[in-house]
Amino acid sequence: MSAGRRGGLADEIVAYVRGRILAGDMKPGEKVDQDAIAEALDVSRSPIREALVILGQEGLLDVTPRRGAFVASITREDVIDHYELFGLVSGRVAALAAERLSDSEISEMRLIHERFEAATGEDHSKLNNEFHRLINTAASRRTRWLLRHLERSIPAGFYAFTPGWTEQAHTGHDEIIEAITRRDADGARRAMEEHLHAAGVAAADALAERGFWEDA
Amino acid sequence: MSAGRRGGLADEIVAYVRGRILAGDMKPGEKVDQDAIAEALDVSRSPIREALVILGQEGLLDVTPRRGAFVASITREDVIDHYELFGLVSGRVAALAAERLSDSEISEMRLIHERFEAATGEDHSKLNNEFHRLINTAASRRTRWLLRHLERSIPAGFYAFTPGWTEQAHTGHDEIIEAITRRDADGARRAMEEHLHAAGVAAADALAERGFWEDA
DNA sequence: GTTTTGAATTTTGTATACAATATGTAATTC
DNA sequence: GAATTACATATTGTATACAAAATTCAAAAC
Repeated sequence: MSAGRRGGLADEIVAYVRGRILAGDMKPGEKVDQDAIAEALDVSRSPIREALVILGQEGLLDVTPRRGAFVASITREDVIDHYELFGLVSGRVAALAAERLSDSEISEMRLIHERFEAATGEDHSKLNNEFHRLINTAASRRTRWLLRHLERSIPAGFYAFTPGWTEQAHTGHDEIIEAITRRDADGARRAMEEHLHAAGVAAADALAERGFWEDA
Repeated sequence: MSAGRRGGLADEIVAYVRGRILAGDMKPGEKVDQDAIAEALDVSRSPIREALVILGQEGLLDVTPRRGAFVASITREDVIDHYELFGLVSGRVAALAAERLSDSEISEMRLIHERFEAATGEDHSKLNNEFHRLINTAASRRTRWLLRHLERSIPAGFYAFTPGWTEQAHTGHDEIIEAITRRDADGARRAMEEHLHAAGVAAADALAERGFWEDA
């Protein structure tokens, strides 16, 4: 982590540890050694402890006073449930979007959607974010806050947009757009819930592929 | 904070700062001075910084690197929305409870409910917790995790059970129990959503009464 | 052979120290 | 008099130091 950087070191450590966990590099139940991270990143334990607190709040670590931090034992069911909850909130937003989004905003959605279809590799994740962010315009401040948190806990952009999932995502987005264009609030809700359920399955599969649930 | 205590100091500081904010003692936008807290509680800045990170994650503080932590500008609308979201998740759990809770668990709910009616003062908050905790038995692990977080962000037990609100809460609980007894999933969902909407209004009023939104 | 006990070691939690940035203030310029 | 710059002060972020608890491991007891 060298020198030169001041401020927000904890965020980088969060990203590092989260990455290692989601890559299946650190197994559920495994202890997170503060000194090991300190040595690996060449930082002191002060920002590390702040990072562990954040990851604890996110649910990726179990932090027990005096015992330390351990990689949380997240099951496949947890991941599926998490996306289900994500879908519950996003679905409500989609319903609002069907009622409140202006026609020009819907056109913009369509444009992003078409670019998503044509895109390749890395861009899918970015365009996916843009798509959902536009819908979330219809949500209240607090709702966007909650969505941000749910997104971080089990990062959505973390699983690759594999060929199979990209296609499925495109279909899901299509149904959402159609419902919103129809001004069909309930249809938009259902479409979003189904889309995120599928995303949950995809995320769980991606984690399984990385050996996330394999024993050490 | 004296001596003798080791471990988990940050949690106490979280409670202290949260209390001061929700008591209207620290106004939205106001800067949180680390040294001031350190002096007030006679602790070093290490656990304080961890506490501020937690409160930042909860949304009660805006934490900007190198600038410090500021009391978040939470509006009345934010509080209402927050409870609406709480209701969205709790409503889904109530629907599950109507389908999955055993008859003996429902009887237990009734018992708690009756004790709530007879109770006085402090006990209301405790029995209210027991009531909701029992319903949440029907929820998945991840759902309970999310509810815990939503509960902490704007602590439910923090506003007093004033005479007026106690009565309203009792009516709400009554409707929830009736629907669950009827095994009416959708009715339970609606009853829970309405109950938590009312709770949101009560919470916002309680905060207003404490001068939470008054300018410094 | 298994269990228990008791130091030696490791690791955590908190305090303190120091460096870098941000903030406030007064002098200077227009 | 208002705006701007330069300097002094305050506050944050990170590193280091030290004390308390937990873990480890080996010797002793059963």
